[in-house]
Amino acid sequence: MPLLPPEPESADPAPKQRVQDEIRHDIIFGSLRPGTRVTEAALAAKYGVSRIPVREALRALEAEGFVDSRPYAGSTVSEIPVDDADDLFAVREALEAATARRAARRALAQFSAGEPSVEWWKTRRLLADLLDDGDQAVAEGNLKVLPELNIRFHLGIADLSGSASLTALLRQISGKIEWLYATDVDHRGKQSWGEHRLIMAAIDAGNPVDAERLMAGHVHQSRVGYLDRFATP
Amino acid sequence: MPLLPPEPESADPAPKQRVQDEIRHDIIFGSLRPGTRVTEAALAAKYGVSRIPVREALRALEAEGFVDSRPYAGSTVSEIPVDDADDLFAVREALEAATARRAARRALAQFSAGEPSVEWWKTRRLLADLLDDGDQAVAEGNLKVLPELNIRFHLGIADLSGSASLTALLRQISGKIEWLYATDVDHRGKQSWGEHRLIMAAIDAGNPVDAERLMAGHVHQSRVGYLDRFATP
DNA sequence: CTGCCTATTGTTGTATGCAATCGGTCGCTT
DNA sequence: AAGCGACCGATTGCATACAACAATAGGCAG
Repeated sequence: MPLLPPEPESADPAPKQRVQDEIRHDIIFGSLRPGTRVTEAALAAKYGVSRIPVREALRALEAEGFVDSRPYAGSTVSEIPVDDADDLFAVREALEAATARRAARRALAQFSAGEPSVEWWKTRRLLADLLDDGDQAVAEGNLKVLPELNIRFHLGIADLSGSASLTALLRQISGKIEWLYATDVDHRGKQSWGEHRLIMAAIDAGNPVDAERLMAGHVHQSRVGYLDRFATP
Repeated sequence: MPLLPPEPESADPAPKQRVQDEIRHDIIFGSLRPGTRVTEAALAAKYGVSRIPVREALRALEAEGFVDSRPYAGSTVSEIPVDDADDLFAVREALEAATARRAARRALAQFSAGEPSVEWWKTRRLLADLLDDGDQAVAEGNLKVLPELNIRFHLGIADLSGSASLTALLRQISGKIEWLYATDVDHRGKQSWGEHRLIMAAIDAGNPVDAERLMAGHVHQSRVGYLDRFATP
């Protein structure tokens, strides 16, 4: 039996979104290699929709940096940004330090102003579930789901920061990071995941200084681990 | 004679691109205020094209963070990310430090490997023209063109870095920064522009350390200047 | 044989038409 | 009168059809 129900997705999520996610998944996990030419008609036939949703999906993926397009000349799958890894991690470090700090500041503000908003609680609840799911996965040795959970955790923190700009930037960088990690199933999974609860605690405590410091260290370790593994020696 | 040929743009640049640039300009420079509802039909009529180019333009602007859209519910102009200014500058600092460092490294590599590529020379030439244009504008006291020249200079450095990922990220952040500066015509124009030649010289000399340091300081000063002017006292 | 010019083909860009969905409003029930 | 549910206009999402452009293959001159 296929042991991969990572996308139960009850309702069918709008053709365009579905196509976009499918293509991105195929790019990240190898089915569509860098340099391959992708035509709207072929993808439309493959996914059983018209060219318009495919077209919009390709444009979105172009904005995310997964495909390159030229007017009237078609699109090709981008190269994996392996040479940019170190710099991407550096930017990510500054970016996530900012989101963690802001999230903690916002938590403090919300609690000191009476009751947090319903939106805050929703995201916070989602993060709690994520932490539990990750712990369970670690306990069961099911490390291959951690990258996905990891990205969702960090994006959740960005949501708590309340900054749409920073969240959008993180989403863009996360895509690249996931792409870089696609060939490396577990990197330093177990140890890295454990640090998440510390960050969450600092945010809940409304402690911007600790939140920023812990997040920066967390991302920095991720960077060092990646470079140790993949950097040209 | 009109002394402003910054956009000679001989050929008409594809309806979709034109519409996208027009809408973005209207958002940044006030004609479209945050929160206003924008419908595809209205914009299509305004620009004399079909809904499709307008639609794609809106999607691109959504990816750039200028409009928010929800399925079947339409789009609205985003809020100016004034609360995110400090964090955006912080990320930009890390980002541009990386591009400057890489550009210098790449310059060194290109020169030590014989002759730089034609592509490199093209961008380098464009930057030289930009520096001259900026100097002339400063000399004439025509400070209102500096923000535009400034962004193009920094994006040019990103091009020299040879990293599509970093360039895309900078493009996204630059849009927000330009938006933040839209109400402030000259900020610290003259002084800031003078620093560009120092950065360029460090890159030409193939000195990554100086390039990174100068660029980081340059962006940092820009950040401080903005916060001094606009931050809530 | 080589280089350039042209015709053709495949692909994207845009226009129009229809179906699906959202927001608000009116009417009904309690 | 207040709450609630169904209808209706407005708007987006998608499909089909046509036009514009780039890339490539073939012919012709040199």
